[in-house]
Amino acid sequence: MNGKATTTRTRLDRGRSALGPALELVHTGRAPTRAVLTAELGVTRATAGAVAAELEALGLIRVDSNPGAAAGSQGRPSHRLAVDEKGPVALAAQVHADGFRAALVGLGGTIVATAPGCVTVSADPAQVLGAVVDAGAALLRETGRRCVGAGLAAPSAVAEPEGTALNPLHLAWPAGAPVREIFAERVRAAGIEGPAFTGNDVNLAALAEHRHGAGRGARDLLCVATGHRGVGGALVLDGRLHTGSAGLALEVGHLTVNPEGRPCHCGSRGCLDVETDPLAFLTVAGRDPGPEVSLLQQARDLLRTSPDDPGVRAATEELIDRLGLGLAGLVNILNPDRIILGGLHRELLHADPERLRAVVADRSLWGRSGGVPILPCTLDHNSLVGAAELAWQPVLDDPLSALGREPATP
Amino acid sequence: MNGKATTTRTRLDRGRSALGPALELVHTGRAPTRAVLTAELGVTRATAGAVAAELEALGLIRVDSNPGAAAGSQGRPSHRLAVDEKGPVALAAQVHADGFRAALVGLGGTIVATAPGCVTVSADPAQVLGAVVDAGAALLRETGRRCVGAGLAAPSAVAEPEGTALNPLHLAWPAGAPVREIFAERVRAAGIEGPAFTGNDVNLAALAEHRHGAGRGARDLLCVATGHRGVGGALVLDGRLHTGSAGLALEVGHLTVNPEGRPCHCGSRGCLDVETDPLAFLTVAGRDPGPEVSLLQQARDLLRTSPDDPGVRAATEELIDRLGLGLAGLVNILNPDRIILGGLHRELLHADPERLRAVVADRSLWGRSGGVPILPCTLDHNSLVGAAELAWQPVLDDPLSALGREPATP
DNA sequence: CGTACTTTGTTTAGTAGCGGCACAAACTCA
DNA sequence: TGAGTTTGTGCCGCTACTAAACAAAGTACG
Repeated sequence: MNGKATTTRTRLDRGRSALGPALELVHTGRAPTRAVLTAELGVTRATAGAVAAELEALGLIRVDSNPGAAAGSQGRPSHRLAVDEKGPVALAAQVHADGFRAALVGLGGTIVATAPGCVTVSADPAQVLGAVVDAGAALLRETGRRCVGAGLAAPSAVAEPEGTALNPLHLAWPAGAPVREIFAERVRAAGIEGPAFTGNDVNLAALAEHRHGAGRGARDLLCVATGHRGVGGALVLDGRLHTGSAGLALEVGHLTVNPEGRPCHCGSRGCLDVETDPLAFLTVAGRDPGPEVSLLQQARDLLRTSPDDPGVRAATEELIDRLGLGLAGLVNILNPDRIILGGLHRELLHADPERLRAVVADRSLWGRSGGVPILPCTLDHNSLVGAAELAWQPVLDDPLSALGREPATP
Repeated sequence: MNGKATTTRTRLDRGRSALGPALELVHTGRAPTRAVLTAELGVTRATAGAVAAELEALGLIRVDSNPGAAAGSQGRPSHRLAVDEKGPVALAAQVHADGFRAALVGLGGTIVATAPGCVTVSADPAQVLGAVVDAGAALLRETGRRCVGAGLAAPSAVAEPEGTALNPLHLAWPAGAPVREIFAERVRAAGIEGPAFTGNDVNLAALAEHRHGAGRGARDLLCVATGHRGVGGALVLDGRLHTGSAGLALEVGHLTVNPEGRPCHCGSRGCLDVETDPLAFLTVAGRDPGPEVSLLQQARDLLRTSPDDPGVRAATEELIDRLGLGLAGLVNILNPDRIILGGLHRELLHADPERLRAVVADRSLWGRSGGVPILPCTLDHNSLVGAAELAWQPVLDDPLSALGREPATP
C-alpha cells in the first residue's frame, strides 16, 4: 500500500463546525450513541464518526465500543457516547448570605468535587470571593484536573456589560460592587486557567435546569425561585439565557400580586418579593422567625413537619394564590412552554400542585397558555452547575479554539 | 483559448450560505456598498463580490457601478448596492375593524402598490379574507410583478401552531376562527404563487419597525400600540419575533396599571387595555365618542386640535401615567434596549415625552433600565410591511431554494 | 500634472468541511 | 447458516469559502 502522506490526515481534518453542536448534544445527554448523534446533527454517519473521534482525541468524551445490550433492536449495536469523566472540569463558585461554596463540574453537569465554606458575612466582596476562589484552587490541586474556566453565581442582578452587582442587599455588599472584575482578578491571581464569568444565581439555576434538569427540552423556559429573602426569575430562550440589554431582565420580585399588601422597599405594596418569600410565609403562618438558621430553611422545615397546622395551611394557600397571580402575569407576557420553581416556591408547588396550577390557569388570559406545565427544580446545587455552564460555554461553542489549539487572539 | 468547461462556473457557484445574510443586510439598508457588505458579513472581498453578483443575477438587488460622489473619502469609490425595485414583491394584507387593505411590498419594505378597501364588518372571515386576497391578486395582475408569497396582519392574537384567531373581539368573528388556514386557502385559490403566512398586527408592526423603522439596530425591541380598542405588545429578540410557545406572548393588555380602575372584560380592574386605549382617552377627556369615525381617529384628532383644553390635558396626563406604569412593569421583566409606541400611545408620547419617560424611569427598579429610549413608530402601514416581511422571510433565509432553484421538497 | 497612497474589485489557486457512495462489521431473526 | 438490518469507515468529489496577487479608480500632495 503505497499510502501517500495525506492519509495521515484522514480523521483529524474532519469535523470542525459540527464539533461544538456535537459536544453540546453529548453534554446535555441528547446523544447517547453515534447513530443518534448522526440524526441530531443532520449529518452523515461519516461526519458524525469523525466528529466523535476528534472529541475523543480532545479528551472530552469517550466512545465505548461496548458489547452492551442493544435490547430488542436489530442491526449492529451502536457504540455508546459518554462524557469523559476524567476530562477537564470547570470551577464553579457560589456566594450567598450564609456563606459560599466551590465545586469542580465536569461535562454533563456532574459535580466532581465540592467544598462548602462558611464565612461570616463580610462587607468586602474581594474577601469573600478570594476565599471561594482559593477553595476552588485547592480542589483543582487535590484532583489534578485541567480547568477550562471559572463561573460565579451571585445572589444579585448583575448589570451588563459592566458586571456589577446591583442589589446584593442580603450580602451587605455595597451596591454596584464590580463582582465580575473582582472574581476574574482573583481567578487570575490564583493561577487558574481559562476565562472567568459571573451571573445571577437564579439565571444560572435556570440554565442548569434547562440543560440537565427539569427544563430539558423546553424551548421557552421560565424559572422563578426564592432565596432566603426575595424572589428571582430567569428566562431561557432557545437554549440561551435572556438577560435583557442591561442584564436586568426577569427582575420579577416587584410584580404586584396584592394591591392591598405589605409595603415593599421598592415603594410599592404587595410585591411578589414581600408576599411570597420565606419571611412572608413565616409571618402569615404566625411564627416568629428565629435567627439561628436561614429563613428559607425555617420555612421549609415548618412546611414539611406541620403541613396540617391551620396557620401553616393558611399561609400555604395564601402564598400559592399570590404566587399564582404573579406567574399568570408572567405567562401572559412571556408565554413560556414550561415553568420551573425553586426555593420555597418549589415547596409550595409540592404542597398543593393542583391549587397553584388552577390559579395560574384561571388568571391567564387564554386557557391554553394557562395550561403550561409547572415543575419543581430537580438538580442539586443548580446555581453551581449553572455557573459551570458559563465556563463550559466557550468549549461548547468551539472546542478546538477553547482548548488551546488555534488560539483565538494570539 | 482552450478554456475548460469548468470556467463557465466561476461566478454562479460562489456564495450560497452567505447569500441569505447578505440579502438581509441589503434589505434592511445596512449594506449600502460592497465594502460595507464585506465587513458586515465578515468574509473576504472576493466572497462578498460573488454573493452580490449572484443576488443581482437572481433579480433581487442591483449593483450600481455609479460614479456617485464618494464625498470626502479616499480610495476607489465603492459600487452602490440597492434593492432591485423592479424585482419580485410580497403580497401583504391587513384586516381591521374598519375594513381591509392589500399591498405589494418589495425588498427594503417599500410599498409598490396599495389597494385600500372597505367592507361592512362581516362576521364571516372567509368573506373578508377572500376580498382582501382578491384585491391583492388584482394588484399583481395590474403590475405584472412576480410574487414571493403572501402575509396577513390580523388584529388578534394568533395561536400557534394552529393559526387560529383567539380574540378577534372587534371584528365580530368567531373566536378560534382558523384565519391562517382560510387565508392560505384563499391565496391558493387566487392562483398566487408562494407560501402564505399570518401574524398578529402589532407583532408584525414591531417586526417592520425593527427592520426598516425606529427599531433598526435594536437587539431587544419592545413595541406597544393601541388599535381602535385595546392594547397590543410585541417583542423582537435578535431580529426574530418572540411569539412564545403558543403565539400568546406579549398579551400586555391586561397588565394592571390602576388597582382602583375601570372593570375590564377579563374580570380584573384597571387593565392597560381599558385604561389607555382611545375609548379611555375620550371618556377621561369628557367627550362622547361618536359613531362616525374610528375611536382612534377621534382621539387623535382631539389630542391634535385641542391639546390645551383642560379635559384633554387631564386625560393626556392620566393616560401617560397609566401607560408609564405598564411600560415600567414590562421593562422590569423584559429589559429591552428600546421601546416603540404606536397608535394612540404614539400620540401620547408626542404630547409629553418628558412626562412619559419620567414615569417609566421612576417606576423601573434600576435607574439604568428606566433610561431605555422610548420612540414613536416611524413607518406608514407598519403592520402591512411586517406582513410582507413574513412572506419575504424564506427568501431572506435561503434565496436560492425560495426562488425556485433547488426545490426544497420535490 | 504626475506620482504616491488608499481603498475597492477581480482573478486564480488553494482548502476545510461536508455529502455520497460503496463496502465492511456486528448484531437479530428464522 | 444465511438473509436482513443497522452501524461504522474509507474514498472521492463538491461547495463555499480564504489567501494573495493584481488591477482599477479615486484622493493627496508635490
